Amino acid sequence: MTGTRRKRLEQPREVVLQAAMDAIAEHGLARLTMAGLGKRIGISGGHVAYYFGSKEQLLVETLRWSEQGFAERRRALLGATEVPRAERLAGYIDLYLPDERADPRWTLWLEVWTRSLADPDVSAASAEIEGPWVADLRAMIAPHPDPDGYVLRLHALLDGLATRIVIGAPGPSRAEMVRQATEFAVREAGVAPAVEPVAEPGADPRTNHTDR
Amino acid sequence: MTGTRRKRLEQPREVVLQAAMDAIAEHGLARLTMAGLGKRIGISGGHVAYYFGSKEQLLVETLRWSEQGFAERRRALLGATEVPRAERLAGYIDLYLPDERADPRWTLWLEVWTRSLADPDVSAASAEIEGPWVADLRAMIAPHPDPDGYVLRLHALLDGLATRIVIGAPGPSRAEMVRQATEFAVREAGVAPAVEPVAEPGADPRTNHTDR
DNA sequence: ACCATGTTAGAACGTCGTTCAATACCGCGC
DNA sequence: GCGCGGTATTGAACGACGTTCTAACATGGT
Repeated sequence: MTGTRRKRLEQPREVVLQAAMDAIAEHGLARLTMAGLGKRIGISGGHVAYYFGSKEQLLVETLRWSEQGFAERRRALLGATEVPRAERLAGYIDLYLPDERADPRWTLWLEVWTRSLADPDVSAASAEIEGPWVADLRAMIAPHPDPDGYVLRLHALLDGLATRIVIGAPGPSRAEMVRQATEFAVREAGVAPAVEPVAEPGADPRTNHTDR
Repeated sequence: MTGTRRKRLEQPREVVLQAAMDAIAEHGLARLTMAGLGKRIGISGGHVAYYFGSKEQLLVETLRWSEQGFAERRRALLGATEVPRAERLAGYIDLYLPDERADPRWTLWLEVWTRSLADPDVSAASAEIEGPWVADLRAMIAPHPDPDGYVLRLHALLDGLATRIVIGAPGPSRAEMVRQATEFAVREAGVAPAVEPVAEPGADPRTNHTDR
């Protein structure tokens, strides 16, 4: 096994991933090359390829790593049960959407979507990375008569808004989008005065695969 | 001017565009090369580049051309004033969304979005190609208290659903998505059975910027 | 018939991801 | 301490691709 005899690994994986995020933020994904990324951290381009298998896997791993930080903040929102649900949903949405045009995290999402078309592995990874968002949103709105439909609609809406923000399409400001999305999310979350019967809150059984 | 003395143009532009669509449908955009596309129609790869300026412009033009056919069908929906609005909205949504995973038209949309990040020209073209959809949707729901917000929300929702369909993400079927989106569209369009008073149809003043 | 202009093929070029052979480095057993 | 097996790492080679360039070719007006 590789457990005991762990290679020296002078460059922790995170150094490369952080460098990739920085490079994307500075010059865009289109100008990210293996050689250029290597030069940023003092290793050869060929070694980056050896280290991650392929550029595609590097990008997927960078996105996955980037999402980890968001998972923590999202979980904090989940735990803040004293905050009204509307505010927690607003926080979720604010966390979900890209900060601005060319946001590196969402740049990666677009790239991953595109590559999903040609590579089933990327497609699977994409779904897996999105998983925790789905799980946490479900927990946040539970109990809900149709959690699947709710998540689908809200996430679809958010993906569409995110796309517009990240490519810089003409339209309203990000703040306005957050407002509109939050209104939608709150309305659909518990608009129904039709209360569902005996449903103890916070005890939804769908633990979902929050692996890795 | 180039009006009178029109080069011979043996290969009409449409032949190339159709070939590009076919190639994308068959093998995906990732495997579309200038040389390969040329071979499909019996011209050299170098000439395709000369003819369209760059691969990027070729892709944008292919998307624009592909959208033309949809514009006609959309306009037909607009004119069908005898059909109830709910059905017309359902038709619009059915037209908007990709047919299936790897739908070539939506494959192009994803690619154009991605390239929008690096190239302002593509970004502008993307907005321009979307324009007619916006204009027709506005006309379809007029009069509406907040047409901008309505279009933003519905199109964002549809873009998110479209992304899921085209990349083949796990989730409900396309038909179910159409159902959900239509429900949303109808509800937000004129939830009020409050019929609009004296509003002669098709005379809404917001002509929208259909510049090109 | 001739010439200017646009068209076309095909080769040359530069970039990039990937692969490969060679070398440097480390941990371990002797 | 000292090789030894295996990993890490480099840098070059390779192949694919978009783009560019050059040279030939066709066409339409005069």
